Amino acid sequence: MAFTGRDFFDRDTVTVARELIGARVCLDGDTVVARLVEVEAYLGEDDLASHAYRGLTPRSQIMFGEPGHLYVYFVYGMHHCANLVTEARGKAGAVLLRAAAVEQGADTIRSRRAATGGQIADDRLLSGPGNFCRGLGITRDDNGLDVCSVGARLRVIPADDVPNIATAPRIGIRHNTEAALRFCLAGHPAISIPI
DNA sequence: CTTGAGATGGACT
DNA sequence: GTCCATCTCAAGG
Repeated sequence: MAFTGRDFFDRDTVTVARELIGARVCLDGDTVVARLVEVEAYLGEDDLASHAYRGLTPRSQIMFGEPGHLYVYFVYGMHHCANLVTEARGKAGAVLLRAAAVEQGADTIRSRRAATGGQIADDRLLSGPGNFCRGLGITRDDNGLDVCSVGARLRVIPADDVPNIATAPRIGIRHNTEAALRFCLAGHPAISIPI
């Protein structure tokens, strides 16, 4: 399917999540390019694990807002997590970006992760939602960023192939742990925790 | 290989 | 106060 800008995100959250596998995240021109290999869908109603489950709050309001914006939050006192808002205005939904495979800019990413010593394989530079944000320099300052606006520092380009997608329950949550809302590029080494 | 605990801050009850 | 969509490292099997 052709990329039609915001329309891509203005759809069912699970559909968007699946189609984001294999999509490319481009930063600062194409200085850094990474291919998404692991995402999770977070819904609104009936999804106890979603920040939107308890309704509209100062933090969750962005999940109810316009699709195609970044939702970045801070967890565990030290990590950021990045989501892409889905569904039309008024309906909550977002896709957590959990892991990506670096295609360009590995050195840039490595330098952002310099604080954490030790050699990390290129494969694992953006593995896990916290590492994904750290490696790409995404912080709460990016919360609300419109990835559909021309010239946004972060853009998303849909996959140019049809990847083999593996489905599994989500990770690191305490509620609604059964739902199969985690989607991965099957067998990819960048996946944070193997299925 | 697996398990557990610490770091650390903000949202929410 | 309590909970948390995490990561890393160290200890144990």
